[in-house]
Amino acid sequence: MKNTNLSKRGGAGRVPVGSKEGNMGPGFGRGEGEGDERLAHILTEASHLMKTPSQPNNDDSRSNDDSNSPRTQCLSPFSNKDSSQNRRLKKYENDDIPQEKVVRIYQEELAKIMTRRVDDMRHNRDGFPGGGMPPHMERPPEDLRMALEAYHRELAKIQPGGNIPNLHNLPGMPPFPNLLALQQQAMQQAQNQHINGSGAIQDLSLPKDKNAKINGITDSDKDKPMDAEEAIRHAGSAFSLVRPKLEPGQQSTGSSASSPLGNAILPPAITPNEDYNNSAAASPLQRMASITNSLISQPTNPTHHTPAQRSMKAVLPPITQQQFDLFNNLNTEDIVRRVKEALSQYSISQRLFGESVLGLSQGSVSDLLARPKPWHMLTQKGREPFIRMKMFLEDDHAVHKLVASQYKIAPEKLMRTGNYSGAPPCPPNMNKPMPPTQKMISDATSLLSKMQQEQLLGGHGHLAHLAPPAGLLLTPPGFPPHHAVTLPPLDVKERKPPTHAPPAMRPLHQHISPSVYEMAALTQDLDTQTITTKIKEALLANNIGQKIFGEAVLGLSQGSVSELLSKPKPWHMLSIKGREPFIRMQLWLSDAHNIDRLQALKNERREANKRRRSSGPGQDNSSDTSSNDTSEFYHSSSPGPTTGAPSAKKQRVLFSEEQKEALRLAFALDPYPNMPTIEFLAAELGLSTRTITNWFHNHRMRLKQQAPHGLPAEPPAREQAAAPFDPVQFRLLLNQRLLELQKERMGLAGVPLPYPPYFAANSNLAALIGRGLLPPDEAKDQASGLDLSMPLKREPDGDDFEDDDVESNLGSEDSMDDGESKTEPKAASTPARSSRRKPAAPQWVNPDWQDEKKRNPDEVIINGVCVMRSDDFRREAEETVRVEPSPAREASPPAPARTPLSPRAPLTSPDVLPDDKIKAEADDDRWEY
DNA sequence: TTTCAGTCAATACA
DNA sequence: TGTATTGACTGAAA
Repeated sequence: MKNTNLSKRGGAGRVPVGSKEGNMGPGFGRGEGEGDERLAHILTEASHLMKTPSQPNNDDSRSNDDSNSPRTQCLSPFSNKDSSQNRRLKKYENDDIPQEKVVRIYQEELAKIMTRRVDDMRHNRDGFPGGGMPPHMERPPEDLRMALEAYHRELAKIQPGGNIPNLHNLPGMPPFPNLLALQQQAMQQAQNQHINGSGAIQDLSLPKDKNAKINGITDSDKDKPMDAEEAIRHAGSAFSLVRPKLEPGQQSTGSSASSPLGNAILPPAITPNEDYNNSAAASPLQRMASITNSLISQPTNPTHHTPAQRSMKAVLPPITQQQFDLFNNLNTEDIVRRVKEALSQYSISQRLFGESVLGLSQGSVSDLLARPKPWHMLTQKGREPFIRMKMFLEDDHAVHKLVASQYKIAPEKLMRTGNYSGAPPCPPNMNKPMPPTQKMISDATSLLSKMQQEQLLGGHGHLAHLAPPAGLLLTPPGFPPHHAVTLPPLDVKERKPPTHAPPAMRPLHQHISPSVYEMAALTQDLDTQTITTKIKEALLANNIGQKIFGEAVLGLSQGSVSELLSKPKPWHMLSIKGREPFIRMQLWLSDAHNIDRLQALKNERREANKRRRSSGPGQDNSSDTSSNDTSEFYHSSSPGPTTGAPSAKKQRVLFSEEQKEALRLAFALDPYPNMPTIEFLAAELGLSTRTITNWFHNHRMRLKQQAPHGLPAEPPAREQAAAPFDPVQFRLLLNQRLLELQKERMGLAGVPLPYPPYFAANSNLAALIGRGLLPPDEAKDQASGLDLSMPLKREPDGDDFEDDDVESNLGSEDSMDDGESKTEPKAASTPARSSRRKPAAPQWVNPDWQDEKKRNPDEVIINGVCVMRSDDFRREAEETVRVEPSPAREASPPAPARTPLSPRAPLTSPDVLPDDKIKAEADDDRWEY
């Protein structure tokens, strides 16, 4: 117990493979380990033998894989075993099962846990010498302990006399002389590993040691076992007290009344409508099964740090003096570079890395990685993270563990070379610090085929039928063979909680196979354009809507599907998450029955709708969990003060044309407005600052998005020196623009302005605009190629006519999707600008520009934006430039002080513009870039 | 704290 | 009814 040798373990980080004792808790030394393995073997064999015909292992059509050796009960974390097992065990909810049979089942399940535990421990010892358990292979110690206790108590309740039975004394059980000892050990191990609280955050860099334990246990940690025991004492069934993983916002000891989960454990892989509802009311046996499943299967509550978990940030053991001595001079820059490479290569988040490896927050990691101090400038404390990084880099498996952790990939999947049997993996020795990418990529191929085996059976819930048949491996035309894959079920695992719903209530489509993450992470390139084209063709040809496709195949809403299909980003620009839908699309394309399945689903829905309709109005279909309508799911689960009544539809602000113009103009003046500017605009336009912020953000993002395929578009760069947003100028220009619009609408495009822009600027702008006078098409025509030559705030300084990015940014997100967008980053502006903006580096050139037909000679490229300049406007601009701002201020004080109620009406006029829904709304901002 | 990436879902439109 | 647009929102990153 006491000999958790600091020195040995301290070195473990540097000696990746080796000292077995180093990671084993007391009693898990080598000698005993062998015995334990033997014991485990006996246990599993016994468990296998105990499967009497009455046990329904084999009577579930979907549980064929159960018939493998008990060892295979060490399930792939991504298999759907949870579900099938639950289904299997649910059959025991009948009370007429003989008690001894029940006892046997308990024993069997207990044995499974123990077996798993032994496997895990061995795995840990062999494959994760760095000290941590593989992130997903480890069960939170309390869970394990509580489960063991729960088993015992359930058994005790069943057994007359209430004693915890000695398993080997039970009828039908082979003698297991070491079982209890093993349990004891496991519990001990659990206690020893208590350091990490929930276990969600692993110390991947350093072995745990005694100090760690001492340092790591928080008060709440210490309380947990007591809480559990206390709870067990007061509860009818211990199983009801095994707490589920905490969800955000849940208190560990708080009442779970607010949680739909209640006290029942919910194996995370269980889909809500299938098993979730049963959990709370489940019999002890069912709950036991749940516990077992959740314990022996991959922990699916991945290392996604809930707030609760975050609060229990890993407390890493301090760096030992030996380690300091060992690393007495590190090249921090090099370390940082390598770490950044690794994180980037495997898309490991800084947060995960920081919390798991460094014991630091994401922000600190970012800081460290961005600005590493040289070694000699660091204090001892400051050197610690670098030492940890160094050890991380030297641990052959650390990256795998983190990747696995982040993307819920079983480490063995990333490390294995195939032939995955569900047995604890023996990771191959991998060379040098970073596992070679090639290796990862090649594994991706085997993953794909593996996925078929592991997941094809697994469709849960109503989407199950979407899983393609096992073994299907089709290569869609145009795709390399290694892309030939099949569609995994959508709901195998829980995905990151989306925004609105607690995880337990998540719509099915929010459950995602981690293998999709794997594939997204490991696939080097994918032609998103081709994929979307094929998808569009397929959908069109078969009259399948984006909605049903999105919900059933991608787990996305119709709108998202539309965007994806119409504006697919190139693969290299996508994050792992963003790649996921494309992986799914490709998988879907590879499914020979893809269309059939969707058609079937479509018909199903149609029937359901028909039934619903015929069952009469007033029906509360939100309770219809069989509904395939995702939105119902969301609405029924959205938190907040929803009072049972269908929550009021979220109202969206609809910008008037004037508001849009104003925003675009403001964007042109400053795509990254500061708070005062935002407030000014908010006041000016009668919108909330939040709305303004959102608009700017959306606008930037959509500008970026609309770049031609394959070319990295850049949102308007933050120039280094743009002048601060000038409200007066803004009004001036806006007025000019609005007048122009009005002229156009009245068909007076050529007519000179009746009064100088400045004068107009002081008028009620909203009133100046003729509303609804312009037919949509005309609006569009006129909107394109608009010359918004703006007065220059500063004199053009040399060739820096594009001093202001006013024009350059006047385009909108709508302006490029006609395929003729012309964007080009302007070369870095003159250096002496405000420090607020980054220089805009040239990014790419629209090839269309070679085409003279498309290039108006009057178009000027300014800061990546192409605008037309007419001589008229040049004159106007010049004139405008001469307008002194001061009168404007007097006549119309800068807006921050003004509210929408001020005499000058804000440009909010949707009510005055009833027909602002004219097409122009959507199209008029297709200006030339 | 701000920005980005991804997404939802209300709304418009064909 | 299906698709496109776009305001709003969230979590992660900087």
